[in-house]
Amino acid sequence: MSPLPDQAPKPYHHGDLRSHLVEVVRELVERDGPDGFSVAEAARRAGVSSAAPYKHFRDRAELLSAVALDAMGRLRAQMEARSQEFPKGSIAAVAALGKAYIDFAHGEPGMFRLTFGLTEGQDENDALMEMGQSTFAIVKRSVSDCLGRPATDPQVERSAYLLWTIVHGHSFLGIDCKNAREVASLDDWELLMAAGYAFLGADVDTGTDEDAGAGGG
Amino acid sequence: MSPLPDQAPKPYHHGDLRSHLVEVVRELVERDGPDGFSVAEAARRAGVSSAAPYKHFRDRAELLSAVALDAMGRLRAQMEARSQEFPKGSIAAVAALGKAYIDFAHGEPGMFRLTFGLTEGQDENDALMEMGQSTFAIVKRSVSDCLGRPATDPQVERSAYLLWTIVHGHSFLGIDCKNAREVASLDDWELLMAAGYAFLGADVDTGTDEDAGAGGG
DNA sequence: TTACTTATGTAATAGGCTCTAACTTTTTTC
DNA sequence: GAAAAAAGTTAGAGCCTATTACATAAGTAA
Repeated sequence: MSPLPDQAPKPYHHGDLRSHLVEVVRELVERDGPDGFSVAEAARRAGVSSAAPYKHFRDRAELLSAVALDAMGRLRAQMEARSQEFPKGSIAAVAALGKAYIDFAHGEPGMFRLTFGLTEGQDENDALMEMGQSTFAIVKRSVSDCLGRPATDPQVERSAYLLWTIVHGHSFLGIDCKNAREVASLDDWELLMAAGYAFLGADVDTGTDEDAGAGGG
Repeated sequence: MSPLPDQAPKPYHHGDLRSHLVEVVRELVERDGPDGFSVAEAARRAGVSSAAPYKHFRDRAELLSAVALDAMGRLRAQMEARSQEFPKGSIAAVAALGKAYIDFAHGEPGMFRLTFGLTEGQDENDALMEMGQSTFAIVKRSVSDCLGRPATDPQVERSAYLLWTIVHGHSFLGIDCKNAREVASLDDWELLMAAGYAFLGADVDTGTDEDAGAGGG
């Protein structure tokens, strides 16, 4: 598959190496885990020298951060999209946020782990932290709609956080301890609605029939 | 600080290098995260050549697994010890398991992440999986006592799993997103008891006064 | 005691990775 | 159109993993 002589032999500049690297690293991390990936292999896959990435990222960690930020952005987008399929203020709308979260974790476990499990120094990664905050803000807003109280209400924050812990924990356990999930033989949606009723009250419009199966996918 | 000639100059054999390495690596992982640690540095700290560890562990991953297994064993021991401080069958006894879990995560975040976040290939690590199962079994037994149903009862498994997700999620969020926890301004024990009441029912003996402060530490 | 075997170290080294330095080729800017 | 900036390249220092061949110690048996 060598390029024909007539075709542009391959431009000196890549065009958009930065984005391409983020995408390639995403695949590598998904395949090998955050530790398994190497800048060198990413460069090879992108068709550039092993030094090229360092023109766009200070070091390996910064490249990983960019990938994590990208992933978190997609997670947030998916959450918002899913939630809008249900009536505003319904428990189902809150549960849908959780379902999107869980599906993301199962669909892209490497990214999920990377996003939340970035072990070191990410406390100081402002962009990542802000993105995390704004994602949690979506949950709070949804819970706020559901309870009919302002998003700053302590009970809203408390309920939102409790729900988040369940969803976050369930997502991680689903990745790490696949068997534990089977033991509980719990459907995602069933778990989410149970949690919703427990912490948001049963007197709220659910926005879905008892067995509509919205969480089947 | 060179050794005096009279003192045994340093035996050729270490004595118990395997255990020593596990301990040293624990410190390194706690300091630098699972990715930051290197076999070479561990060997240096243990005072042996960089090839010596490979006489006890096939590779880096196996050494990390041993450290993770050790950590999980300690976690389990702490859970059992704490739970026994409360009446058998009480919600507090269940909550104490969770408190031990959370405290472990906060006290040894590196170990906690390592134990549960071992990214790759650990699905096939039988010892680690078994240890995980037996830890969850403790939770199930405690929930079983609390609900007065056999540990194999679906509702017991379901409640135990739900509680585990909360505790697991809260533990991880406490490590990764320290701010989120503050936002919710939730005391660990308060969260645990709230979860206990929500999923184990309020009609059960709590085993602790409303504000006994058992979770203050 | 001496010889054989096994366990546990060491030294040396191949090969891979991270990141830097110095240089080259495009692109942008004035 | 020349200077400056951006984005590549090659070469290489230094660290790490893991292997190989060899050395030392301890246990066992004659």
